Amino acid sequence: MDVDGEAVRRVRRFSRVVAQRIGALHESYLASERPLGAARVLWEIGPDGSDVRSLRSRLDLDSGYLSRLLRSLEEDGLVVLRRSETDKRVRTVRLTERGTAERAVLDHRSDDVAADLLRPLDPRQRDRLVAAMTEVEQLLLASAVRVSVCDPAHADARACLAGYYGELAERFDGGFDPAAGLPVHDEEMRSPAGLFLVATLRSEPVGCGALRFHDDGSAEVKRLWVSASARGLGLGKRLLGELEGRAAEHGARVVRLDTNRVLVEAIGMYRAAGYREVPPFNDNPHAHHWFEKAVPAEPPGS
Amino acid sequence: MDVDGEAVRRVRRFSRVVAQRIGALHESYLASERPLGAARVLWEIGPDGSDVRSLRSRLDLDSGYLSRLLRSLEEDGLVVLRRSETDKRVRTVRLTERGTAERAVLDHRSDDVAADLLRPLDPRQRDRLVAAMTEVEQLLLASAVRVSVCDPAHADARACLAGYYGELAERFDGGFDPAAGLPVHDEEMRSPAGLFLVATLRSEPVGCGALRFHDDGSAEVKRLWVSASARGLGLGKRLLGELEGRAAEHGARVVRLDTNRVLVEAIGMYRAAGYREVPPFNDNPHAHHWFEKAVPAEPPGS
DNA sequence: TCCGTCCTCTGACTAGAGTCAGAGGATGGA
DNA sequence: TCCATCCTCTGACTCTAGTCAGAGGACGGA
Repeated sequence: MDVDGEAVRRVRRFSRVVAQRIGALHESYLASERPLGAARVLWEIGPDGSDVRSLRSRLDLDSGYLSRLLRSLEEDGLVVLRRSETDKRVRTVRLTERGTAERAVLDHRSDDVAADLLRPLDPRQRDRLVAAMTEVEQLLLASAVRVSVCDPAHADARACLAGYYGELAERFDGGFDPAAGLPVHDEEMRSPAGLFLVATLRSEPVGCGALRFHDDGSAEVKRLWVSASARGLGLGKRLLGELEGRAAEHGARVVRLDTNRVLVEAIGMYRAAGYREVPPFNDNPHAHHWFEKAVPAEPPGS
Repeated sequence: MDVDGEAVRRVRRFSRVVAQRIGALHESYLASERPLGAARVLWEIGPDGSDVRSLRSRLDLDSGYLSRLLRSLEEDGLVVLRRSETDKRVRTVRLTERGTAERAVLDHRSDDVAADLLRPLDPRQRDRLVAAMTEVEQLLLASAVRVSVCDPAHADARACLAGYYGELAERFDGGFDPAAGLPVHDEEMRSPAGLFLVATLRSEPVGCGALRFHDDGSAEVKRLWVSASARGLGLGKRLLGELEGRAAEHGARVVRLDTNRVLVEAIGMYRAAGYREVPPFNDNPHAHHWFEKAVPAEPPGS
């Protein structure tokens, strides 16, 4: 059994208790005279409007159903629907003044329910509750991240690479020129030369990592990156671990990587993960440190 | 504002994230081919059966609705309905073999969902998550406790008093005789002579505390008790605080109480709450310690 | 024994949530 | 320019969840 039974029992207890207390909060708009579906849509539109397509994917609703919900909101004068300027197939929706007001009421009601949750507790208990909630939230987010192989040309991969380059450009002394250093072509990050992993959180790309297989039985980690929005979830470590696992599965005995001295957190993570510093194994002008780690010949079970 | 806005925001963030991840768990029986309502009933019946009346109150369902749900389960051969032996108005419901099997499937599915939540995390993260969940669960339970004035003759009060006596009988050296010591009659624990508070958790009584007002401007705390099922929620402290508040509202300047030496946790709580030990102010044969605390003349806002 | 109360069941509803198929306009690549 | 695809809307449904009023048997205290 890969997951401890006692932990599972605790999770279920937690969910039972929390569902009762939090359910009320999450559906506090049920108290509005509007049906839940419509209230959720009203909420999700947000203060700056939204286009119907993204609304549909965020709420995961049937297009016909959403269409009807929006029309009922429109008939009540809470929203305005308009064709998108850029793509006339798409409709955009925006809150009217009345819609904004009603959304504020929902907001306020949720605040009240949340405050009711805290009120019976003394100040120390409140602090403990908020701290524990933050911890649970972080870890549940971490567990919601999915890591999977992705083609480096895929939109998610592109978004991650753009984030990676952008961050290096910002942090490196004297900027970063992807063309200069040691460019890595897509071909090198897909089978059979290598692979590319993307981490997604609710289908948003939030991190990546690539592997290049070399003929000498080593695999090289490249493009390891975690978006600012997903920091603190242990995602870097997880991606690194997954890459090592894939390297081992592919028969590599050692994993190597190089890094720039300004990336101190990354360097700390490599050391913590068991990497030891080695002499330069390439002449990457952006690199100041080179690391390697032996990986077990047996691939770890998935 | 009595509750910190930042804390409210955190609670709402938490609930949003948790609702998404936990909702799936709580409604993992939705995946069964049975409608949610029926699945919940099937679950709630439990392995030892149940009578319909208590089922109805636990699930808070309309009697007609529940009746129909049960009949549909009966038609599918999952449960057997029978008249109660003791009261022929009441019906009891019991799982058949097939019902037990289907319930086990639901159970297993919930386990799986919970395990899926933990699986992406490394062992340290799992431990942290379980610990934080336990903390959140405890504190949410604590905040779900309601404290209210109750007549000492009410069934909830009686249940608490029975628990109180039972515990003293068990813990005191040489047992406890409620008639011996200093008996407190109902009359003394209701207005105008005093008052009785009951703490309930989901309408189950889980603690109590009484106050007797004396002519010398003091109020005496009696019958302070917390059920074993609600220990660790800070309920004793909360009840004591409520009693002090009521005493102050009633014009008392000082709160007194006596206690037995075996009740070490209670003694610790009194000290932590600002009580100081004083010479005996009565001749309760069960008492070894006497405490008092000045309460502010201004009643604290509710 | 009588009567108010309790527990359950039945019939008759309503409303909300969501599904499905298809129409029709808009877009964009071949 | 044509055609597959995309986005949205409409009509016609289904299924659940839940409510309400009232019937009828059972109980329990006066």
